[in-house]
Amino acid sequence: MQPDESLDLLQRGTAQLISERELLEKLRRGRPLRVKLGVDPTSSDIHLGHTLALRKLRQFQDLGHEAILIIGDFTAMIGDPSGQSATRPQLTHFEVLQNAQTYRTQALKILDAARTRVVFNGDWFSKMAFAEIMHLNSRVTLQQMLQREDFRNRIDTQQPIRAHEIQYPIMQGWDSVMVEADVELGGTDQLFNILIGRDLQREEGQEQQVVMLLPILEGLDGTKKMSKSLGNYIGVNDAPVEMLGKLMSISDGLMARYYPLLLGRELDPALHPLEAKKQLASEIVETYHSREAAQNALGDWISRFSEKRLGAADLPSFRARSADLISIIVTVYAEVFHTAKSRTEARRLIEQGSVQLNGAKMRDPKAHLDLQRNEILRLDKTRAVRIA
RNA sequence: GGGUAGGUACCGAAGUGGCCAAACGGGGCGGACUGUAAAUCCGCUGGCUUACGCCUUCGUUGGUUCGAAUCCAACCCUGCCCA
Repeated sequence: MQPDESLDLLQRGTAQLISERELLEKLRRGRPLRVKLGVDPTSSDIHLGHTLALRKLRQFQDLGHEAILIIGDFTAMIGDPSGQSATRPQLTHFEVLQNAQTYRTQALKILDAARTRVVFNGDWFSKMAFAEIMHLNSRVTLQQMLQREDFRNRIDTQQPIRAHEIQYPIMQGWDSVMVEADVELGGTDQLFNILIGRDLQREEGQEQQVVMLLPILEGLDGTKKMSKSLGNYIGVNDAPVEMLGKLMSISDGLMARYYPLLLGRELDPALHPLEAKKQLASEIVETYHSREAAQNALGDWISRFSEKRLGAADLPSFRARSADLISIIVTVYAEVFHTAKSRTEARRLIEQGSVQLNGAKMRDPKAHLDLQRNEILRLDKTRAVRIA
């Protein structure tokens, strides 16, 4: 492929590129580029938000370039302040390494393992002498750091900014120096951090990396960025039914956003929104599972939510027993759905008409149940079990 | 180090001796409607209880009081100003 064709392709779906000219120059040399993506294994799940950068990285690989996946085992202990309104909790090295392991496996679902170099930044940071750290720090000014919007906000709202947090961009930048990155990928909130990398590279006499920023994907709520800590995410490891269910529940506005970002094409406005959503959801499930899994999940969803035939859906099973309704509900939540519910909460669900046995609302919190095989107990909108 | 303002439930924010499990807003959950969309309406939102009620909670620990989120003391934490 010609360099300008590559450029064209690579630019697709990016939010910002610094700069087009530099990237084209690098591509023209014909040598495989080292494309860096840093991930902080602060949580072990990769979600759809992460996939934007990972898929872009994959695109580079498919064009013959080298992917360098930096596992920020060291930086994760600090916590990236980017876009944060509060200091992140610091993780222990052990937790980070555990997360890194699963993270890597999931990332390789998207990346081409043969062309991926995985490195841990603890390899260099854990050995760094204090004098070197000081030297690095001398290259960045406090004013630069404090100009960032996230820090500025925290100053304005009188939230604390801890000294270690301002180290983060410097460290991320140093990663670029260590791997001699040609390109660094990241979300638009990474602009500052990645630019520091350029500064440090220049000072080390290296060619500066190209900054390629991808849009930030909104989470299920439609406004905040997708993240595990906000609980508004779709994990690439989510089970097909769960993944599809989450996607089917997003708002139309969000769907219009997901189309270009996750499928790489615009939403067809002529299509009924529900149909469009089914397409979106099943295509994504297909990507991370299989065509068959996607079809099954969709079929299941239709009988369950469109046709409201719980009996036809594939429900988890629960051993038959007889007990009072409240206890049964609490038990099912705990054993089947691993969710803690208090008796008071269970009572509320009953009183509010959420609990149904074989389609009939159970409104009496004092009821005693004799569950029979094949009966269907619905707890709430999304959870129901079949009695076995 | 000095001065000063604060620390209330998931978040924001009232409350400054009893009527406070704690106003209000947001968020969340449930119901109706629907396309598990949006908008709208209704209900719920510490725990145990059919209920009367009881228990735990307002930074921490002690104290005053018949009674404290509210008063006192010490301590911890944060912002701002000064050095």
